[in-house]
Amino acid sequence: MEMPRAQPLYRQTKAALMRRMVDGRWRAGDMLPAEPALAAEFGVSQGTVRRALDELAQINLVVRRQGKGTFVAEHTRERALFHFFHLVGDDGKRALPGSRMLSMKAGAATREESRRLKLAAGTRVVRLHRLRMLDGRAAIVERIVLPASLYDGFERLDRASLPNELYKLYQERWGVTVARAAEKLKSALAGPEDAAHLGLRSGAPVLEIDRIAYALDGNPCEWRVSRCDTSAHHYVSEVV
Amino acid sequence: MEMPRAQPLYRQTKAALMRRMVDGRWRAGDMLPAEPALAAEFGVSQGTVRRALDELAQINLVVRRQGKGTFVAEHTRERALFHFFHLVGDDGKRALPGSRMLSMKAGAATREESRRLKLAAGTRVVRLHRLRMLDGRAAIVERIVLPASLYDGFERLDRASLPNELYKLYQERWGVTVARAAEKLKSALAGPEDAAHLGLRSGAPVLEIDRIAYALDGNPCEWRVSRCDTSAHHYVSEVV
DNA sequence: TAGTGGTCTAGACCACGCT
DNA sequence: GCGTGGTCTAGACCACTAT
Repeated sequence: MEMPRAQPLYRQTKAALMRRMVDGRWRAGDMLPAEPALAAEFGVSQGTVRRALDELAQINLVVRRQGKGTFVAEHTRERALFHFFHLVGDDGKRALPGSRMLSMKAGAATREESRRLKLAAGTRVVRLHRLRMLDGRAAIVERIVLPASLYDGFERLDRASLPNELYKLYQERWGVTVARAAEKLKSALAGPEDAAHLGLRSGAPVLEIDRIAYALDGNPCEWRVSRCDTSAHHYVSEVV
Repeated sequence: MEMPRAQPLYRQTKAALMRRMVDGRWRAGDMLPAEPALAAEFGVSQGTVRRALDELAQINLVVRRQGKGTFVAEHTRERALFHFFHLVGDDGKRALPGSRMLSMKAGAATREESRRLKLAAGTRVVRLHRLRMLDGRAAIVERIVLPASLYDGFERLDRASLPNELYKLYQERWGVTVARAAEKLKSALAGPEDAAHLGLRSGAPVLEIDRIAYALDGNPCEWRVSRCDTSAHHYVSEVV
């Protein structure tokens, strides 16, 4: 007599595998044990392990390479660019963004910040303000808010040496992997400050992208608001 | 001695199944033969058919219902709303759009229209201009361009009786199923005409969504440019 | 009760990457 | 040559839907 199964075996296996990535037992870039080994360990067939791994590959948490093995996904430049960066030049060429950090400060979360990041009121956060370039011209002003508890010592980093791809930094330095993100887009008018940074006149149209990034464990790990000059670029979205 | 296989069996099967939907042998809403029957017909195992059907389900071309069967996907109100309509109220509630058709005219495609819809220059197109309401207020001005050859007799339809969900109409009346779409978003300023329709002042920010919709056969079947008032709504995008 | 898709297994063989 | 993932098969059993 067994209890009715809440989840099929391959989903339980998938969850078990994911847990090992969340708790840091397997880190980004690591190779997983081969399928027969995992099957033996979990007491399921290789087919069941395959299905679990296939679903993990589908959401980009692992990468499968025939002949080599299955690896925990890393935030590479390519992934940041093709997966999490949706601005494309109007000529269809992907613009490679560059960055210039304008400021970095820590402080207590505002009500809005704690709401968006699901933090207790007043929790410490780090705020970044940076300018991003596309094809050498200022095109995006970004305000980024991070829960300080997740990124210990962030505030003491050298502001000028912060890399362009922050997600890679989060992952390498604090083991925080951005697994997915939810974006909200609006059209807005450039304020005087944005206009100055972007070389626009005040009142020019900008695309505002408000993004919450979620870590492997499902909790928010970054709030980012980007205001973009879309006069020579556009945001792409594929609908299936 | 066999030629090296270009595509695995399950992909060939998937393509064969898709062909039957493209050529109208199976129409939207039809139930497909059961898996063992398809397996016998194609001379493959049931597992291979399953894999082909699973991939078709993943891109929303078929719907699988346990105990009932596998069906060719239909454009329902829900699908239009949750899949192809990305504007959401700032309170998080999905706004149900209403529509008012402003004009419908046919004519020869401009250079730009034929480029976007991959038509020979001067091909006949139908142009629609409509206003969409969210929560009872005008919020979107849409310009839609259709290749007239795909939608025979469209121009003779009664403009006022056109339904809100055009994709369902395309599918039911002409067998044209919108399988996927590519959207480009920009921020723009409302011109005098848009402003009048949307009840905004000229120069207010609007979100411009430029969408090419593709039919099952992979060819463009609609070009739509929507200019949206995003003061109380936003466009949502999920990144995985 | 019959028919459908959903899960799970076991095993054969292929394709790829390395050494 | 060996170990990896990728494909394909055959068959058992479960869960859901209809009649």
